[in-house]
Amino acid sequence: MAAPKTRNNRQTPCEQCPLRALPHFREFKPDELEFVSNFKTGELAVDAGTTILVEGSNSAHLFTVLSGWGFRYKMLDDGRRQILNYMMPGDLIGLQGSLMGEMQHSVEALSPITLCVFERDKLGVLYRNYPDLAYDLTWIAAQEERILDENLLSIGRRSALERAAYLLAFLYQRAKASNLFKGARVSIPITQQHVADTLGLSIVHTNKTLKKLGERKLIRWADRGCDILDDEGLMKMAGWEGYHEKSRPFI
Amino acid sequence: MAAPKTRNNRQTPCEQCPLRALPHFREFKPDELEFVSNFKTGELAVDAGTTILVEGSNSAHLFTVLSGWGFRYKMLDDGRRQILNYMMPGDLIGLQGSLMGEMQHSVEALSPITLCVFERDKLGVLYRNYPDLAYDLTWIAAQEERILDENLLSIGRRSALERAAYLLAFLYQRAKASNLFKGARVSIPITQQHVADTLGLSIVHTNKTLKKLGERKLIRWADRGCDILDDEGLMKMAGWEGYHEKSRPFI
DNA sequence: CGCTATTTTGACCAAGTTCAACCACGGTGG
DNA sequence: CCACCGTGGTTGAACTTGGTCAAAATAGCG
Repeated sequence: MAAPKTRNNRQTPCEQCPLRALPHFREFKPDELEFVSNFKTGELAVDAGTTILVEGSNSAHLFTVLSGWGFRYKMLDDGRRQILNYMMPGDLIGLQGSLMGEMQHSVEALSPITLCVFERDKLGVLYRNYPDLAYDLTWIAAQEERILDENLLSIGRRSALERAAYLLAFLYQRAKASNLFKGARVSIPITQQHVADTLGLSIVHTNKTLKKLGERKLIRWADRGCDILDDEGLMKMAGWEGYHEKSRPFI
Repeated sequence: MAAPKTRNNRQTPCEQCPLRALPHFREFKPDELEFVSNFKTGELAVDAGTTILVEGSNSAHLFTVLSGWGFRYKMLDDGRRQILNYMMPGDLIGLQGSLMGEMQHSVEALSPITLCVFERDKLGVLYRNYPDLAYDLTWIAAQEERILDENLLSIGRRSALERAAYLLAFLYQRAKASNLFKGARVSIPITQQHVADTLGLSIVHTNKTLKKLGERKLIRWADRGCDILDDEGLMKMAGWEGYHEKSRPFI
């Protein structure tokens, strides 16, 4: 019997959150942990390709990624798509919608993904009683802004080859920090169409660009995914300093 | 005798803040106003072209624009520049740096600009005692994120003509909301080099693109600036819905 | 095995870049 | 008053990057 596509019942208690154990994420104080545990109303597990949030909708929930990959994107009327960023474990989804009503971007699952679902109505309580968590929320929003800044620089001013190198090095480093590469296999689960829509290029040109990176032994394109062979090399090609982050907050 | 280039003494008390009077910005509660008034340590007035914050520096202050225009940008090692966003009255500058230490972008004055200077060390007090202001800070960060999302879509997926139309319509609408067009004159104080660095285009192609917009009677390029003749037309050309915002917070 | 999604390749085309002038305008100094 | 200079804007020609079209190769998957 097949598993249902989505489940909504509570599964991982925050007290045993596997992300909290990672060195990359900051610790909670006991009272914060208790609040967050209460803030969380359940989990949502969806398959790859499922749309989690839709641009223009108002019923925004607030989520944190517990496991898996997703991406944020916007579309123009004629179907042109721009991927804005990728979501990995520990990332918050739907803050914009929770604060300001209508979503102005969509979110889709890139792999099977599990999300912690939070009750947006309790955000007020959070701001009133947990200033450190409130600070963390602002921090998270500002961090996302930084990532977008770098993306904008990339798309606006880097060549196709530099852009691709930057994107892959960036995803690699972020995924590594979120402990997404448990085994020896270091693979990013995206198609070349995703890469194209992230970089603002056509698929054909993206393919040719990735091939060049492959010829230089920086990456290997696997089926529906990309193995990073030399992230130092990618960073050098992109002229990118890398992504330094000691410990970051999450909710 | 010429006025000094920068002054640091307190001039406009928050109680008489001209921005608070605008319908576009939200009201403060009395205790918030008192706190903010105390949070503000002075004003900084600089000439056009002055660099206000530098990428890589750590001495980040926190500012709000009181009057004038500025812009945020990043540069690559070889001098390629990408403008990320423009700052106008009511906009917060330096939040990223205040929360996370090192600035990862620079800010420059586009016109003579006056800034309210805040004491970044008091941010903790703000979060502990003024949850509504803390919420506003997150809101502001999330709003900036939205703007960057739309920018990314623009640069990644719109044609040069669409991009230019979007940028100018966007700046026009934001500036109008911040009451920057007091007189009859509706002019955005940027050079074509700024437009090029915002859109990710060369200056030559930018010039030709703007000329097309001029031929269609959507804009008129004045000396060191741009007059918007038909913002509806620009929005239509960009396929952009516009920028709906009732009332926004500011600090 | 047949189906669909994805990747790959080649030929041709178009948008945008680079190079190289040239113009307009507002100082500034002689 | 005028020559000179610097900034910003304008223009055309040659060139390059990346886009479009079309078709084939490849890889899961039921």
